[in-house]
Amino acid sequence: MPLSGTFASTAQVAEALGVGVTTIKRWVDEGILPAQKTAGGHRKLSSADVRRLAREGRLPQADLSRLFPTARSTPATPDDFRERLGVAALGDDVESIRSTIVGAYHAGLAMEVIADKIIAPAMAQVGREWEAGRLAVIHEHRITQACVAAVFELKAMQRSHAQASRPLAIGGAPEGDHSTLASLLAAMALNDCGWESMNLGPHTPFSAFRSALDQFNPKLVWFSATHIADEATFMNEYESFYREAQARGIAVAVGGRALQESVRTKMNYTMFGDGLTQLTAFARTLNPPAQSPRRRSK
Amino acid sequence: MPLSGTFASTAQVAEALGVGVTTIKRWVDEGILPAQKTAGGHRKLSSADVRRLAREGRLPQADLSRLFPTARSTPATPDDFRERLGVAALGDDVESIRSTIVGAYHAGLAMEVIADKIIAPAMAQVGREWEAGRLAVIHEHRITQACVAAVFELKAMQRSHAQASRPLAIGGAPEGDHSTLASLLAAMALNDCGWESMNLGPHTPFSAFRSALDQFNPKLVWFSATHIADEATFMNEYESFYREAQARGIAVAVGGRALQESVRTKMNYTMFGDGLTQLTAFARTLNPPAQSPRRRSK
DNA sequence: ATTCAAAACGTCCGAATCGTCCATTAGTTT
DNA sequence: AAACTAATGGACGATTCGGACGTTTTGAAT
Repeated sequence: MPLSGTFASTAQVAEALGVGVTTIKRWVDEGILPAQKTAGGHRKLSSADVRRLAREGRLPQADLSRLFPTARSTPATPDDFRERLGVAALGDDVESIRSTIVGAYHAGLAMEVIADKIIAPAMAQVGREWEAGRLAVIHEHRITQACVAAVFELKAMQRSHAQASRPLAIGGAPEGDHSTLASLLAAMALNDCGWESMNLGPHTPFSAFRSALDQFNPKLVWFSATHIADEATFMNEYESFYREAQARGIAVAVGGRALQESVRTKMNYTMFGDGLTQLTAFARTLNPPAQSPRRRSK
Repeated sequence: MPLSGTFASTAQVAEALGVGVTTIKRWVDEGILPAQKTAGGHRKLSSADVRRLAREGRLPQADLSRLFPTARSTPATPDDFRERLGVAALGDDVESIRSTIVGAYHAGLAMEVIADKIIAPAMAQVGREWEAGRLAVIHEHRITQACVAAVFELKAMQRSHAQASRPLAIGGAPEGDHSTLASLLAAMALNDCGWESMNLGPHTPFSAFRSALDQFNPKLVWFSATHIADEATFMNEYESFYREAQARGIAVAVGGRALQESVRTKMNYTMFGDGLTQLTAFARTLNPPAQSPRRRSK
């Protein structure tokens, strides 16, 4: 009678609480931790219970974000995380924002899913609330900062797979666009699907992109445009850049909130995407994975 | 000896601080050192907390690097790290930038030292090279991104389990200033010296700071001004904000490259600092550290 | 249905930590 | 100088923890 709940394995709980696996097994057997057992004797701990007990101070807590449901026991649905992030954001709960995003990553969700299905909707919601005057600027800033910090934390975790011979992608946000998050997520998503990515960050002039073509010879350049300061100048510079890239056979991917249809139709590009899902899909066609470079997602 | 990194045992902390195990146990029981306990009663000390307290000078400091596995056998003088970071930055070696900054933190250097003595000089050097045309924009962007990422990585490590009531500081960069690093470092430095800090990030309008006064009732507000878009508007809004803060008895600390003497002399503030060393020193006078576990000496 | 690798199981046992007591040391007072 | 107090840390037996081992379960792919 497996009820629909979120379960964690002994190893996960051990890591979350900062103790050894054997200790978790003992605690369960002694009734300190509630758990159910499968027919074969494997312990299934309810992550909600563990989180509750840890918060009550009865247990140490190393990183509770590791306790979120995994793809193994319950299909980790991005919607759950999106929901949770929305609640955390509107409630101005900075710690929950962090643990939700980090938890989503630990649950094995791909970077582009975290970006498109979890963070983007939540930030859009925040934007709407802000425009409607139901959310003060200060909260919007806190939330943004929390998201950026969480994603940088993921970046630090991601730093592991350093294998050579990966194609290079360079990107950033154009001059006048000061948003950090979108371009950072793009870099990480590309990283996650087998590319070497170089993020130039926000407010990067086209001259930097141009010199990147020669200096690093990337296979792909991405533009993440959340905001465009001066459309005419942007178009001008962009077109000139695009011609140079095209002459070298370098793909140019563009995306971002600022590129609505009215703008987009006037641009040339190799690929456009409303989100990172399209970007990574495109990147995979450029550089089809030999084996399976994705993170574990069993 | 699991040494998860986030937790340390009494023996490890004892060795790191150069005291006996019994003393550590007593300090924990007396609340001098924050710790969590396992179900079986074993103490788990957060290495971040220990490091923070040790840096505050409230604890003896024998060899902090023993608490942190990655730190190894490097004479930990700030100058060494500054040198290394300078070389890494000018050489566009992103991975070295990261390892130098993270290494400095692991070596037990205080956040304000890392900011003032290591990162700031390196970034100033980068700025000079850039102005002299010896460094392309793209490198300047890469270097900045690498530093930001590294500091965010430190932020993730800094998460502390100590819930003791700490005074609140709120800060950020004013509207028009899009630099992330300075304000982030300020937040972390304050965090590191016993404050609860809330970083509103770059490009924060004064209205947000004003509403922060009422909503969160901080004891300190910091402004990190790396760049000022419109001096007249800035002055105007700032003065109005300062009056409100003063009326509430809230300290206002200002700093940053943009506040040269010509600007500064026209401003009112509770405290000005060229770097974070001054900010943390000031913060400590506002909130002097509690009683010391060391022997009394007059 | 069968196969297979990853993960979890149970058990054992050395090592680490616990709480307590008490001798030693450092700093202060008489 | 002697007495006193406070803090320290070593030494116990008892308890808890966690790594290692070979075995079993699990889930997914064949």
